[in-house]
Parts: sequence; C-alpha cells; structure tokens
Amino acid sequence: MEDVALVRWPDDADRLAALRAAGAPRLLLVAPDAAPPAVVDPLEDWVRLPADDAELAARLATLRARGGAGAPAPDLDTDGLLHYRDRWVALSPVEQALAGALTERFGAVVGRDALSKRAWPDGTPTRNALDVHILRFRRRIAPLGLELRTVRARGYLLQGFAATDTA
Amino acid sequence: MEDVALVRWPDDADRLAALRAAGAPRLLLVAPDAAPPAVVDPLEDWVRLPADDAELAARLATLRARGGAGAPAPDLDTDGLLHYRDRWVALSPVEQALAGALTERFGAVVGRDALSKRAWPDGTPTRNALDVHILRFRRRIAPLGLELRTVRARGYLLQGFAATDTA
DNA sequence: GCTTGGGTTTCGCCGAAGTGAAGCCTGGCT
DNA sequence: AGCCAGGCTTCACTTCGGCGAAACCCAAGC
Repeated sequence: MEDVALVRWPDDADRLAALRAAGAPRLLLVAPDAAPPAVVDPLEDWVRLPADDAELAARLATLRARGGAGAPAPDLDTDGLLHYRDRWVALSPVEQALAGALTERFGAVVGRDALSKRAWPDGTPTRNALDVHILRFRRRIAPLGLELRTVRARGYLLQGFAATDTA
Repeated sequence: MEDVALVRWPDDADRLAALRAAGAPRLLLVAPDAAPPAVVDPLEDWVRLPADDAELAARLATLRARGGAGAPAPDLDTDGLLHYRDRWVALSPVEQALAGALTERFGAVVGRDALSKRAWPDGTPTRNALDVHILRFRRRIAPLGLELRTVRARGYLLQGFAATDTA
C-alpha cells in the first residue's frame, strides 16, 4: 500500500513540489519557526514540530484514508472468492454471477433484469428467486464491509459502507 | 460568504453531526485531553487546544478555500440518482423530473408551471399535487446539503445550504 | 438404495415507497 | 377582514422489494 510521504518544510520544498505533481499524499513537518504553508489539496496536511505522537498518527490516518478512498472495487477471483480490503468470502454459483455483474459496475446501478440474465442466462425461475439470492448475497458480503443498496424500480448498487449518507 | 464553523470536541458532538450532514466546512477545537477525532472529509479539520493563532488562521484558510472551491451543480444521472458533493440519493420518477428542471437552472428561479409541465407533460393532476412533491423533494435532498427555496409568486430555486443572502 | 447437506426455488405475506386527493394551517398582502 | 399562494398532514391505493419457511434438486458418502 502506498504510504504518506513526510516532508520537512520549508527544507524539502522541491520534493514537495514533486509529490504535489504526482498527487501523492504527504504530511509536512513544519519547522518550529516557519510559517504554516497554504494548503488546499485534501491530500496534504501539516503539523508543527515538535509534533505530538498522537497528532501525527491521527493526521497520517486521515491522509491515508483520503488517499485510498478511490473506490477500490471488490475482486471476484476464479475460485469464486470475493475479495475486498484484505478479507474474502466464498460465494455460491448464483452469488458469483451476481457478484460478477455488480463488481464490474461497482458503485453504479445494475438492473434486476441484468442480474437475472447473468445468473440464469436461459430464463429466470420466478420473480422471487432473485430476491432470495439478493438477500443472501447481502448477508454474505456484509462482513467484508460491502453493502448492496436498492434503487427502487431501477436495480441494485454495490458499494462500501458509508460511501454516501450518514447514520 | 459562508464561513467555517468552529466546534468544540467532544462537547459539541451533536452539532458536528449536523454540520457533517449538511456538508458544511468545520474546524474542531479538540479539548487538551481528548483524543483527536477520525477525520476523512476534506471539509473537516482540527486543532488541539490551546491553539496557536497562526495555526488556527492557517487551517481556517484551508477550509475556506476547500469549501468555496467552485459551486458545483448537483448532477442527476441516468439511473435517477441525484449526486452532490460525494453524496447521492435515489429519486422517484416525479422527483427526477423536478430535479432535472431545477438542476439545469441551478441557483435560478424555476416557475411552478415549468415544473408542472416537466413532471406531467400532459396535464397536472391537481394544483396541489406539485406542492406535495415539492415538499417531499425538499426532504429528500436535505441530506445532500441542498435546499429548495420559495420565491413567492415566481417559483422555486435550488441551491446549496448557506448560499444565503441575509442572515 | 438411502441419507445428508448445500445450494436453489417456490410460496405467501408483509412492509416500504410512490402517487394523488382533500383538507386545514399560515403568513403576507390588499 | 379577507384573499391567496404555499406548506404540510392525512388517507387511500398501488406497486415493488424483503424475507421466513418449506419444498426441491443433486452430488457425495454410507
């Protein structure tokens, strides 16, 4: 995993420029007597030296979270395992079909019909069959930190927890 | 101009929740003995009390810059989802029609008749129908930090929170 | 052959959401 | 006072999705 770069300010100003250009997350360690830099980029932050350990850790965590927050799609491997953020679960055949369609369009709406067609290429059993598999799929992926949200009359949308609303 | 909210942490936790929901920029003033909060949102930052004036000013400037950064119009996608600042909600068909008209003229007044025509191309049900949908639309978009303001006898105007004129 | 167990499908019912119709409330204006 | 544009609630009705429970199917093992 890409980690946050630590940059002394104003000493390492050139390196900072490079990091900014590369869009890499970075934390400036500001010399005791230097003026705080003008920050706008969410991937940049700063602390004044000497820095408190807890503060340092907290700001690094923030930058890491922002840096990695680029919609990391779950991955369905050839063994029918669905991987997401260091964790995985085994899926049944029908669930694999659903997961395939949903991860390919991670974060976007996939119609019920598209899911049906994917799971049962030659004819859906009944309307409810999909419902039940959706239900179980939801429960199956919850431990991974994934949720399947319903968009009424449109379909379903796979996303990570809290990618949108609040409690 | 919208300004950055100052929130004592952890004392004003409820107010913080409201500000987060509204997508308003805020700076947490963290009590000397409290743990730093877990921040991800670029519109949120924190300083430990007692705070240095220069640090306070610098972080406020950062948040102002991020907060004011462009007034992006909400986006209604083809799935009937209304996106605004990293968040989204699903809209019902009638609401999609209203949202379409209102986002196309984001920040400007749209007449009731224009909205009616958009939602019901061949005839409005009753005069009252629009009122009800306006009401529901308001509640639906509030979590995104959007509000629909009335311009009496003229129509309605969609805007982000706190793009206010008077107090 | 029979059992067992996972996966799958059916059935049936419930709750949630979308939509309008009516009616009442309110605040501003004449 | 009375009018009028809106705001908001309540009710009825419909459609869509959620979900428990039980039946089914089929392959592996006894």
